[in-house]
Amino acid sequence: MADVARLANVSMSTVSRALADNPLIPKQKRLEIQKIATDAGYVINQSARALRLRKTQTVAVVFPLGHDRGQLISDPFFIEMFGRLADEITMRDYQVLLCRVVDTSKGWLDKLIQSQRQDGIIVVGQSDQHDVLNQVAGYYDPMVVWGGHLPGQTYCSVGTDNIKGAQRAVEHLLSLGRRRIAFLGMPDLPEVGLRHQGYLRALQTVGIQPDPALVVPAQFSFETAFEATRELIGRGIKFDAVFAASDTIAIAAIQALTSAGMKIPEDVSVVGFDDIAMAAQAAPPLTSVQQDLAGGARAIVDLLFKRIAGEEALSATLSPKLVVRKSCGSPNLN
Amino acid sequence: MADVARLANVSMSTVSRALADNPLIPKQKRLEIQKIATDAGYVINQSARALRLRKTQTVAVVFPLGHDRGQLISDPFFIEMFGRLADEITMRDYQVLLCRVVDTSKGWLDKLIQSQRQDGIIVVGQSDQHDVLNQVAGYYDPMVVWGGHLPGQTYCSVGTDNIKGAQRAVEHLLSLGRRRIAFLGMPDLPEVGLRHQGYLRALQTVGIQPDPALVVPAQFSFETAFEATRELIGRGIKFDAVFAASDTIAIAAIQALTSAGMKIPEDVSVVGFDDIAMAAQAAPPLTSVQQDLAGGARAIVDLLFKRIAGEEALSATLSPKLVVRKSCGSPNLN
DNA sequence: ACGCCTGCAGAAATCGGTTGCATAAAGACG
DNA sequence: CGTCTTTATGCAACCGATTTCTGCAGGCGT
Repeated sequence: MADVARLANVSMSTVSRALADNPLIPKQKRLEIQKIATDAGYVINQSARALRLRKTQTVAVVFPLGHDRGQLISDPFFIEMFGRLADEITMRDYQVLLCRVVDTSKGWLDKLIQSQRQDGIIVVGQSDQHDVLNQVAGYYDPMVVWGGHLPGQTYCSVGTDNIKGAQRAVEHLLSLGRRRIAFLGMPDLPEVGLRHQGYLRALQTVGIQPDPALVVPAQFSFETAFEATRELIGRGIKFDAVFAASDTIAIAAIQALTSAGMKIPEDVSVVGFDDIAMAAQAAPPLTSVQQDLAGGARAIVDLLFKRIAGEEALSATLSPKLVVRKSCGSPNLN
Repeated sequence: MADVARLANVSMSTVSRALADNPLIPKQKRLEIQKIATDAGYVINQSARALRLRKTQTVAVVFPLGHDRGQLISDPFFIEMFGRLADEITMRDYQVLLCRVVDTSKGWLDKLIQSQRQDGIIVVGQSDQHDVLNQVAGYYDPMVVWGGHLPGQTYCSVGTDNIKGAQRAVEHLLSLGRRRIAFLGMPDLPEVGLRHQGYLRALQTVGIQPDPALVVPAQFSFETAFEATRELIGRGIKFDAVFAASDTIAIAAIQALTSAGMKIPEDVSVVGFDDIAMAAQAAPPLTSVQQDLAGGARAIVDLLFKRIAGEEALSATLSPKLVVRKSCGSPNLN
């Protein structure tokens, strides 16, 4: 910047103000200095700027991987969410910092906050960190979480109404005449837990007693879900439908069922959750609970920027939509 | 840091040295100060550190979107690549900064470099920016590009041998008796151009005269590829196979062909490129040229860190592998 | 006993911007 | 022509770490 100042025959203060479009500098001179800076190939050093302003123009997107280690963003749903968040953030001239948190030992979130690398934090998925989030929300405002809305939650979150979505999915299966509906997913995780509640609620409305043997604790990754389904089949328990906590699990289940000789949707109907791009491509195409990702990402970023600006911003809930495809049908009665 | 210094009854210099595990401070005192800092919840301010050290501990991953605007990382291939890069980078205790470059006007890369937000740059896909990359490589070392190796290239790149991969794919189609093979993709883009060359080479080896009418300039997005295929069908030109420049294009083509009443693989055999996760799920499962993403990402990051350290690091080329699935077969001769 | 060396710790400069405050120049007005 | 604004610009402090340089002890050799 000193070079630019010399070239323009002014002080650094003036250059700084000119580049910031500060009206203290007459418009004529402002443009002049800006041109000189551009021609000299000068760009403001972001570290210095960040240090002085205590603003980094950066949003950190965090994926807590407390459960389900091994791979980074393993689920296509999270990846798509990340893409859309990045879109919304860059559109507002902020940078996106990706944080993969594998070590969720005590204080991981505090460390991130204290590093002051970002002006705000987006946490994608609660994983098993609900308590940590709740605690941090007490003193750190610019944070928004994608995930389910839990009782007693103090942090700001955006998410689909998981209970309602799951309920609709299971009601659809019930309306097709399915009665023995398996649930694939880990009810320990907040979002999955809510989906499980919706599942139970749907069964309740038609007076079916839920069978705990039909709840299979499947992880989010393809391989583990595949194995879990095989294990369910191996147990010899009868079931005529599967409601999976995610599309990845549903697709793994379809493969496991098909390879065991079952026909979909005749023998077993399958419904997933998320409606990822792959759902429409699966064989057969997967019925799924669609989450409004574009709207969700926009809402998250909107709320976060409000919070960065110091305004109030309350949690938001999105409405799910059931997309019916060929993976469900009435039982084959022949 | 001043607070920690006060708590420990030493100067800031000492605290700084202690936290950096500098042997100038006796080990006993070092541990003591580290404990005090941890207990106080103190974390080094990264902006200040970056400013002083002129090192940000950050790698920028750039997706030039000169072509194919609209969406962020639209292709699942790029997304998966990003995930793996992020994995490799965070494993080395660096941060990942995502840069989506929409405005590829003059100097975009220079601006990024000058902002000094990162210690190194990974460019994913050459897009139409080959010349810019070549020029920048002249004065900026810590940059590695994912993409094809082009003649006269001065920048460091890692990529699959596109020509060989395409050649193998097309030879496979030829061995099944296919003769009128359409090419779907924009040969203007460097990587696609190389795949097109492999296509031509394969045809040449069996003495087939390539028909320019069979080359359809399809973009990478699903929708445009779908339309391009419909247009090809509409033109009424006969073809018995499709080689697509990416799996996204191939899957779009399969849908367009199926909806036009053609049977796959009997009427038309289809081969894609990339072998994304969705390829195995498509109906029918897609034959595709697999790129070694995990190895590629590791190679890119290895080379980049060598270059950041000031060492020499030359381009690398990976071997493609053809994964045969049900989307290709011999023509139905009944 | 004196000087020299070693080990440890602090003062101060530095990284590259931003901005409050001071000041000078220019214009307005009686 | 003198005073009072208004406008334009620069000085210098500051953001929070790192590191060079300097200095103080205390141990050791002669």
